[in-house]
Amino acid sequence: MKPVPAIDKFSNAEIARMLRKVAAAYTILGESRFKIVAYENAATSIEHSTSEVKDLFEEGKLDAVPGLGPSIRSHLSEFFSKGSSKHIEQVLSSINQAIFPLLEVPGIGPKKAEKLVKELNIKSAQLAVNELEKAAIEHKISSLETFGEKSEQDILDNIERFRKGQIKLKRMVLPLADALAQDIISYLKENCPQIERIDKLGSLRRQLATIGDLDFAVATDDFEAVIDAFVHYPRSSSIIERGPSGASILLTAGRQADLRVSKPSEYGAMLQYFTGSKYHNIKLREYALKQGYSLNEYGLSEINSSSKTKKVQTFDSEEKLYNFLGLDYISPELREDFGEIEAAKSHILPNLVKLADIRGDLHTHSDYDVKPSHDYGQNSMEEMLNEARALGYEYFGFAEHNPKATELTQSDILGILAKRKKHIDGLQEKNKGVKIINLLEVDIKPDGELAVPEDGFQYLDAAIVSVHSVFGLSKEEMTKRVVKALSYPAAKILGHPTGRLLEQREGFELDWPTIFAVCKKLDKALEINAHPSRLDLSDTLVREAVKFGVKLVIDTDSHNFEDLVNMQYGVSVARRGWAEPENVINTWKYERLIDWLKKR
DNA sequence: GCCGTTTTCGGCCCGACTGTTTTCAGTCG
Repeated sequence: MKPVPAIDKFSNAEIARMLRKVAAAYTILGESRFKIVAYENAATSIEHSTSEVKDLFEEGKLDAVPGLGPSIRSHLSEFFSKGSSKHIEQVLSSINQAIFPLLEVPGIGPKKAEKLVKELNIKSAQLAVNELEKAAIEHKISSLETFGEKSEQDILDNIERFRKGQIKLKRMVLPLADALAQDIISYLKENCPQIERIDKLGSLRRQLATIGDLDFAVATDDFEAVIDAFVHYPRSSSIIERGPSGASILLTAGRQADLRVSKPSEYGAMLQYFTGSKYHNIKLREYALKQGYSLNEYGLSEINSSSKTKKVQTFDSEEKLYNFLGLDYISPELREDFGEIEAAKSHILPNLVKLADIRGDLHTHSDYDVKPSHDYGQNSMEEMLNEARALGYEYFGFAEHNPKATELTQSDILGILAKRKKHIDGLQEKNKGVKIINLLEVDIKPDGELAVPEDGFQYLDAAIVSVHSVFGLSKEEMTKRVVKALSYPAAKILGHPTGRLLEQREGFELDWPTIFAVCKKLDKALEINAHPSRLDLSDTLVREAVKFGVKLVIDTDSHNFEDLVNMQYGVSVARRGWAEPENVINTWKYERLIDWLKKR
């Protein structure tokens, strides 16, 4: 059995947790609400940070984290250097410790938690939730002031939800969510001619790597008809709630789907409001306020005019809303409050890469017999090429796994690669339409050596190098390993750079500034692997890479021709990372790309 | 406690929902 990893109290997640506890304690202690918000903002900012804040502290760069001012910075510095902060300890210990676990229960915030702990005399932090449950069952809560029978039952229901939350339904990978959403959209369009427009909302629209619930917006003049059709969606098991302007249903797939309905004339504001992210919206509303407008889901209202003459400015599209505020239109993928509003104001938003810009896929696996170290693809090179042609690609790369080094001699390997090159050359003769690129996905051994002898690279245009084993190395060792692999002249691309599998396995850690610097200096590209379970590099690291000027390549890592369409999800990750076509080498024309790949 | 092309002082997002209340506090997204 695997040992349970110790929680690193210096990790960003734990620091953020601690700051949120401080915010909760301050709420109970009656501190100013702005101070409370400041701690919450600091927590959020740290959760968003692409670097470990502990590392930034050690590099003396803590002031680079937004939301951390002199006060919180000094507490964290003390925490990092001494292992605890006197001030934070003091604040957290000044309230009953049994309050904290209750905050995990939905519907219970700091005020209610404090009251319950006090009135019910809950002492043990470990057993706090159990004691609360017991009190509810014994009807000791409904008699408390400001609580009633309904809230007592709600607490029981929410404790159950909380317990389920501990074995929380995993988030869906993006393509699965997309497929479920597409089915609902098709159904609604088919059954409801009153629909003028329909869009996905929330994280699905922003194309996050994983999705929780499915959200939709509809523009129509007949709310009732649309909502009625929605709640009768055949692949749903129950209606969670139904109101005049929306509804929620539970899908048979176990997921919740929410619908919001709006008049076509107000659709822009509604779409904007529910697309989020929360942080983008907060920033946008602050920005609108400075221009004299309050922004809500219906539009912009002037704040200085008297209530009688108050004019609400409505928008049928998001473009018009953003433009009215003096901003360029901001693509949903960028709406994370990572500087997009400032950029929109200065008209310097990136020209984001699009699926149509992609001229080919470089990392694909066929069933060609290379006696590979890992799995074969399921289709022949010919079948893969046919699909590449159908997708309109200009070029197409094969990158089977390298021949298995442990069972073959070096000359076996060279023989296999020579034969494969001949096969590919022959195939190119027969397939004039699509330019074939001869690559190989080569294992990076634990010591950073490559699993193919150097002589083997004469039979390739270039190599994609990837880590497939020994994931447990420390950050320093793993960084050294990858840097060594990239120092081979033929190693032009680092495949799925962190090795993560969404909802299954965390990626290994690398020292990113070092990796970026090496890629820049040696002119290597980092892969955005579009496989639904990978989406690796992640969006935040793509953004760092783009800032560093590191080249990217978007590949599907397909093992059959059907998976080639996953390219769109890799493009979404690139867009979320602010990548432009120039940053992505497989938007380049063939001649430029092949020159770059062959350059040693 | 943080932050700044309206500010280094005086601001700080918005509304829905819920339950317990006679006008609102707490929680959520």
